[in-house]
Amino acid sequence: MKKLILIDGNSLLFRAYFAMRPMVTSKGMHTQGVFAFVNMLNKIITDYEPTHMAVAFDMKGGTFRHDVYKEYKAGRLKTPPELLSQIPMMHEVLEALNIAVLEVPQYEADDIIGTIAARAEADGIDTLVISGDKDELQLVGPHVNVLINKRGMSDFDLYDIDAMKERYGLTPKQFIDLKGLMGDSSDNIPGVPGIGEKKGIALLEEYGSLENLIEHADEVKGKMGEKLRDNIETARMSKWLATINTESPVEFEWEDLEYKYPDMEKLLAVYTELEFSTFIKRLQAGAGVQSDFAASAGMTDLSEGFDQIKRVSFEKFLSDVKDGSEVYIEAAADASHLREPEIRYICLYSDEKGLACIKEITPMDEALTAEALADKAYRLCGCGLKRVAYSLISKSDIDLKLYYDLQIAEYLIDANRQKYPLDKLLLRYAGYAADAAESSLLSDEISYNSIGLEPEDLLKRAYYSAKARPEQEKLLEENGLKNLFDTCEMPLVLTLARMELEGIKCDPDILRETGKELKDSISRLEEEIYAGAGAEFNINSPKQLGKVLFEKLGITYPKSGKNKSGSYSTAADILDKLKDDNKIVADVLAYRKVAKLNSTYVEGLLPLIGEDGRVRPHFMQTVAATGRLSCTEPNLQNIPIRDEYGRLIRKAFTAREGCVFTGSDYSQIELRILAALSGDESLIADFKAGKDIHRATASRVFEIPEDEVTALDRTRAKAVNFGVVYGMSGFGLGESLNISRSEGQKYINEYFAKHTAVKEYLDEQVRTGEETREVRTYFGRIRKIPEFASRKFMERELAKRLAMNTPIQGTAADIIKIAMNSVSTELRERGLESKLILQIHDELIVEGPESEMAEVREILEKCMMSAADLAVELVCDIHTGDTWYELK
DNA sequence: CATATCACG
DNA sequence: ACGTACGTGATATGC
Repeated sequence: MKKLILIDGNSLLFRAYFAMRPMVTSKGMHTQGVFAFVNMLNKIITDYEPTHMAVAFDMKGGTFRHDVYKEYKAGRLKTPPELLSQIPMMHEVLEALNIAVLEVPQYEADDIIGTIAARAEADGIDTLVISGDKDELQLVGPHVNVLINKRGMSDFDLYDIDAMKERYGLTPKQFIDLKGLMGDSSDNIPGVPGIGEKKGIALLEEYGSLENLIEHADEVKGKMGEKLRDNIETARMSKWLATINTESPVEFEWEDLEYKYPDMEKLLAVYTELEFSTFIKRLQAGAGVQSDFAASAGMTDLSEGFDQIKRVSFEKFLSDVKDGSEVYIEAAADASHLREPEIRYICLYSDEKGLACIKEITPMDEALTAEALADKAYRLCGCGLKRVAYSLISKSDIDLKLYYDLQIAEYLIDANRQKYPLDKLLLRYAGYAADAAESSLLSDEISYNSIGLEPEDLLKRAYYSAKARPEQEKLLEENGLKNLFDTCEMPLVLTLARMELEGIKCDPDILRETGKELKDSISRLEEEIYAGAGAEFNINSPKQLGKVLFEKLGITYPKSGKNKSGSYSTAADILDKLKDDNKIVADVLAYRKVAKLNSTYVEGLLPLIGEDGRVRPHFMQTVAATGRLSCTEPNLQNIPIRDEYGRLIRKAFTAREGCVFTGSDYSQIELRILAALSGDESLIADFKAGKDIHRATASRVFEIPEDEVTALDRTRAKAVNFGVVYGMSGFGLGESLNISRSEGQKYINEYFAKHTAVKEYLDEQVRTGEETREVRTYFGRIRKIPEFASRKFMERELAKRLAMNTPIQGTAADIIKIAMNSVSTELRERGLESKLILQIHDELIVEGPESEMAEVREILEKCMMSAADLAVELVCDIHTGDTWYELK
């Protein structure tokens, strides 16, 4: 018994594409449409177990319908290039799957499917037509069912004759008449004006068919009757256009459409190119031994090379692998001691020599091991080297050459990713598909306690990393990222490891003292709020708080409607406007402040203080899409400063005995970068003259002498300056200044009128963004902006703002990274005890002996100012103090 | 596990 | 005709 599936390739691929978030391969191919299509295909095949199958595609160029009606499908939005490029990929996949692909010049996929379906109906073959649009419903018959994708990947409606009757009250044939009457805007089929689905169905129920209706057109009353009589020819043509041609010139025999097993070799090759690791794994699970697969796919059998690695002792490795060689390094540390990591094993692998060693590390020889490694000056390669480096430098004060980190490289290639697991990189660049168990050992940072970890697995990571590296490095070079990688990001890995190891002292007693006061405040405010509300409730719950404020107390909610999730927003900027309505509002705001300070900066910080009284944050190098660092556990980049009260937290961060902190922050670095990159003469002149940039901007934009600029003028100009950097909108500026949208827009217009170079520069960024879907910083760092391809207005607007902001924020990030490296090495080379300990985006903090203070200030200033040579000078403000609080 | 809020640049 | 300024991380609540 034959069972046939016919798929409208174009329409299903279209649906599949929009059903998923974007997926992009390392080579920049967009693949989510193909991915989702294959997903649907797999499900359909398991569910329906077809014996025969075909996928039909539209061909380029016009169709026979265009010959009659030129406007057919005119005015359609053009298919995004990201989707268009997936059609040939889809063909390849289908070919590998051994599924028949049908195309006929001048005919649409519909017609091909209709023709085959008609033959199947005649031959009594059970057939399922699958499509993304409803046109195909006219093909429903006793043996032919139609499955329509509604939305997403799994939401389908199945139509047979009964379902058609139930849903539309029409037969499949009448469905064509309906289209003739109501038209189809997406295909630009006109139909009869004023007749939509409802009226159309009613007319067909009465008259049966379009032809019969036309014959009795006189009987139809009212406006509708008039319209109908005026458009008889249009209706006839519309019906013709909507009719699927069931006699298209498709040549096929049933045996051509037989569904056979996939061509595994081809399929694996295609999936590898598309980086469909999940499908590859599924294939392997179904087909057993992986090496058979790799071999049959003509891929290099990497496992064989792995088996041939010569294992030697650590000593032998050191003597056979000469100084300065590239060595891949992996280490397993004891997870229970993350902050004082005890390395249990290290593994070294030289790809050049085919040599490896796995060394167990004992407290007796850990320092010697680290020193031996440093002495050989190996160029260390690996994935996530910061952690290994941290372990090694914690054992002995050594220098290391961190040469190639696959994770860092991948971040430069695409900074948008959330994670950079090694298993994915190996698949991408070495075609190595790990099975599930292996993947978990390859993906995350492994620790000695990882379940099932064998020291041997370290070698696996090292070996496959070596195999993946050349392809990845090629990509770095092709994208012009190699210099940034070599001179900025790789040196930074060691700089960050040193900073983390140093950490910063945090006095728990001071923190607890502050905590006590905060808790007093909290209980006082709690009582006030409960009294004001006339009941106790959880102030920390926005839901409960919203109810109390806006329902129980009847405070008028300023915004029309509610926020996204349908509840009142109780965010500070909203409550701020309601301060005068009820005393409770101010109390709530005050409560929020102190509760935040206590929970995040007292209670949250205390457990992170180590036995030596220091906190050691992790500086994350592959998180922020702009190139900035981020900081966790604890995040020392958001310790309060803006409010004096919160700022007191900084008193808990104290310098060592006899030491001081020296902090240096770039003055207006983003605006300086904007001035330099845009070449705006007035901004450049302001900075050259050492002016207060917000005051100068106010004076120019509002056309008032500088000494007459009021505080309010300056505040407004400052907001505008911020806005420029963020890619502002009239609304956004209005919101931040509490003025109307149109007034905000006025400021923006006036700003750009006076700073045409800035306007041109920003427009240029948006243009390149739209064209290339990426922007670059001054140092060539790339941020891809896939949002430009979105069909959602809001996301495309976001894309523009990202294109304007990223080169500025990112260049600032590049600059301070360069400065960090030179500060760190210079302090070290001069043999100073002072160490770089923190970076807060535009600010560096060094801790060191008071006696070194003057030299440290010099170094900071010199390194930070000379990090980039721009049309505008980089200026720093430097402060010294015994606690972080005093750095002002 | 997602959302809302708020701390920083 | 859309909803709205860029980049982060930590905490608490509530499904």
